[in-house]
Amino acid sequence: MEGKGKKILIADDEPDILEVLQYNLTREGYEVTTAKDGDDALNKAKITQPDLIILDIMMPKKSGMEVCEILRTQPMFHETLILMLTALNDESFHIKGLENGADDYVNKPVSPKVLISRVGALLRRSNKDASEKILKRGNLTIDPSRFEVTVDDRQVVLAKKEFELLHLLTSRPGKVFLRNEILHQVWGNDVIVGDRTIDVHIRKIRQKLGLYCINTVKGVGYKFVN
Amino acid sequence: MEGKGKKILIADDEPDILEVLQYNLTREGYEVTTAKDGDDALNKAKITQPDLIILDIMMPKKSGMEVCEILRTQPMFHETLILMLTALNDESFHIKGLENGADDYVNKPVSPKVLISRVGALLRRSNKDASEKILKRGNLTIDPSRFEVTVDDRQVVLAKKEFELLHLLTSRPGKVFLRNEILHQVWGNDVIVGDRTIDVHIRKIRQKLGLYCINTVKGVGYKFVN
DNA sequence: TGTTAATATTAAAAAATTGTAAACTCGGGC
DNA sequence: GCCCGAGTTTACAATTTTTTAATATTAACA
Repeated sequence: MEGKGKKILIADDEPDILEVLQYNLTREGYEVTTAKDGDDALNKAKITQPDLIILDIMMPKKSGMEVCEILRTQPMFHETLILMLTALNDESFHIKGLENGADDYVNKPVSPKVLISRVGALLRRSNKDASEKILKRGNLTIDPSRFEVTVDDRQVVLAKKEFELLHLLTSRPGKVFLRNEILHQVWGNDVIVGDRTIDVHIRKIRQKLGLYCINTVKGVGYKFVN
Repeated sequence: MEGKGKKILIADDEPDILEVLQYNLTREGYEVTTAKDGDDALNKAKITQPDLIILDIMMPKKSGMEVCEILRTQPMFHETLILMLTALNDESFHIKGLENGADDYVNKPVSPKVLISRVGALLRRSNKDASEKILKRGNLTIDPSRFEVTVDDRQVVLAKKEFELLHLLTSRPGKVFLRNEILHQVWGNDVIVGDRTIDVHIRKIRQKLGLYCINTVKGVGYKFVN
């Protein structure tokens, strides 16, 4: 089962929807709690400390939007994922929701399949620990979840190995990564490749980025500088 | 060189294998001792105090398994890494080897590259030692993880040997390091270089730092002062 | 003060390491 | 099959580091 152990809180004022979603998410292995309005949601959130909260925008007591805003002011919920549910086609709502700190939104009527897929995606994205976080180093941006690198808003396409190598180096700017260390982290423990392989990849990264951000430390390794 | 200073004991009853592995590991910078059977291995282990022991499972006198068990009963070898070598595909042997306290195993026929990679991995894992700590001595700062030296906020670029030599001297200010000691620690035990080599490096360090922080003790060696 | 052994300095040779271009491998898509 | 691209290897040039060798200087001591 997929969602093993992850806790989800669903807040919606329509019992039918609540039931359907709870049923489906539970079946996926998530631990599901429900709330019937905004205040209830805030309460249950504090008590159960969910990994992800699904909020209907239209709710009594407090709207999903308000709940979202309140949650985001509390450090306790800084990392908590929030998914907005809305019956409105109104784009401005979506945008406002995202601005308020929601991580995703899904339109009503909700298809359980779509919801499960989005929930899975969100959890997965936040789950791959720090390695999925977007890195910004000066004019360089690295987005591991999207596999994208930008230099001064210019997007650069890197091959997989190149990307992983750059990602490794940027993960600890200034630290010298020994060639062996690099082989380990990027190529894996028992993969055997020649020594020049690293150089060639470094070269391609330097070339593609058009940026001198990787220093050679002769006889030792490479380090990212800014 | 990578495996600087680390001691490895290889025990195998096949001279050919012994020779190949010794050659390759030595070339990586390890200090290698060999043993031709189980008893020999136990003896040499006590004498040389290796950081890692490579044991063939099938050996005369005592099997690798037995050697492993005996070693593990002695506190002296509690931290010593043990890598098992086996011609058997028998999974149960692997498992038993690991249960007995081996840290890893490699199947025969052994590829030197694979072995080197595994050995490196094992040593690295156990290695997170103090050598990564930033040293500050007055207006001098040495950061081994970044391979950087600064004097009064001015960054000085040292080559590898220069850096290692400075790092060694700085690690114990005031202590006089004999020329032999220096050769051992920085160049490795069996590297043969002339005596003037040290002088030349010392000179370069003094020159680059622009700081008189290394004292000559005539007829003895050098020491770091502040 | 002169002698001597040890170290400092310097330049040049040797070795090691990396940069680079080009070729090769291998799997997937057409 | 053929082509393409990622990944790797190869071979060699370019560069830097390390070592050597030759000479100068220094410190210790008779």
